[in-house]
Amino acid sequence: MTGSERGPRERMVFSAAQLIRRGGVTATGMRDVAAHAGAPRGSLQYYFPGGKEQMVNEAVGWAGRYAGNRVARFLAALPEPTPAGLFAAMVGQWTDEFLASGYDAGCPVAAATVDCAGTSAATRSAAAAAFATWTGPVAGALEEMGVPAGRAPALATLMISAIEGAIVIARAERDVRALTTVARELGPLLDASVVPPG
Amino acid sequence: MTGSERGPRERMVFSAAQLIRRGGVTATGMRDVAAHAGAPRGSLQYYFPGGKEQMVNEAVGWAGRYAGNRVARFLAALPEPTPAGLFAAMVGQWTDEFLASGYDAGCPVAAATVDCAGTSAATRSAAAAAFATWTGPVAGALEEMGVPAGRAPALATLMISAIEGAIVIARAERDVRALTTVARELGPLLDASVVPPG
DNA sequence: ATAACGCTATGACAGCCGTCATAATAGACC
DNA sequence: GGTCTATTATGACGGCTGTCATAGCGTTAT
Repeated sequence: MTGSERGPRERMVFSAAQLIRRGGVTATGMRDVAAHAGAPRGSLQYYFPGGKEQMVNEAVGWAGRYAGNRVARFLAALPEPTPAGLFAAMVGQWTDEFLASGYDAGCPVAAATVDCAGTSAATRSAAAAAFATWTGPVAGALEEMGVPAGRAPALATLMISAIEGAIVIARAERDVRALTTVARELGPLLDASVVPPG
Repeated sequence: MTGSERGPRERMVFSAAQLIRRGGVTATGMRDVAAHAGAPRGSLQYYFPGGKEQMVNEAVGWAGRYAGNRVARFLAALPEPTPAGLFAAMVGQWTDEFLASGYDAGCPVAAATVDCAGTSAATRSAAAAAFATWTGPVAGALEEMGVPAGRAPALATLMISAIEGAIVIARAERDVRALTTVARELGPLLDASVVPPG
């Protein structure tokens, strides 16, 4: 997740996501992004002729792709794949980060939605797309574990909703309690939705 | 929820919550709040000597109290109180508002957390308190319905986490799908946690 | 009448914001 | 060398921000 050793453009997109995660979209200045990425200020209007909105949208897209890709890795790391195990891994990524690095950073997609849903149609759409590229792999994984195809997308949405909400509560409380709670309470429900093959 | 017919101070707190709901904390200017409340600009530094932070914190507190009070009303309106019924009512409040008034406004507590958790300890604390004054009545209601006392707070946290997350997704998608989904998928789990008396 | 008090009015301050215009640099290719 | 392209540098613009200082009004109380 270090995002170093890439081109200055990619570094800026990554830095934008990182700063949006912390203070929200409005509090994130373009000059701050360039500085955080170690990129020259003059590159801003060169790489992002669409202005701040373009930069924010790309950061949101990056975050969505990042979350989607993580699903496959979580799956591969599980000794035996179960829905509850996948959910615990997704939650664990957040509890680990909170406990290790503090509660200053949340989900950039949620931050962009909260700050821009009412003002920028493009950013709102980018956020919806990001949620879709996150929910898709989760639903696919559930299906592979034996969850009926008609149920998997709904459960994936439930999982991500619970995580997003628990992230917010955890940041407010400075405690991972909400995250561990949703993992514990939701796990049995998820595993119970698996239909044995045959 | 109209907040009219109150003193100018209360109107400003209410207006602050209303504007924060839409654009986030950083995008909400104090002059905007006064204008939205129909209050004179000169009253800002008189009623809120603690500056913007004080105003935001009071708006967050107001929102928490509002959400907490709604729980008792939902309960009273239910023909026969069940956990799934309460949850459906809580979700229904949001789906109704989204369908009637559009997707421009979310939860002010979540917005304040996303925007200020890393920068203002007081606001972060106010958000945590708001979540507590919301979760408390929900847990109490569950308990009265027969949910074991040891389980009720956890389920209340799960309910609110799922709602908060679904609100964000719904706003991004401009669709109540996420909200109706969590209500449908979580309802049976909640009702199943009721232990018959005896 | 005079004083006190609750509230409002107004203007200014420094600072940051996104955006634009324009010039300068550096390297590659012919 | 000349030319073209890719990238960067720099400065300025208008506008908005939260905050402060200070004066003003209108009512009430003494």
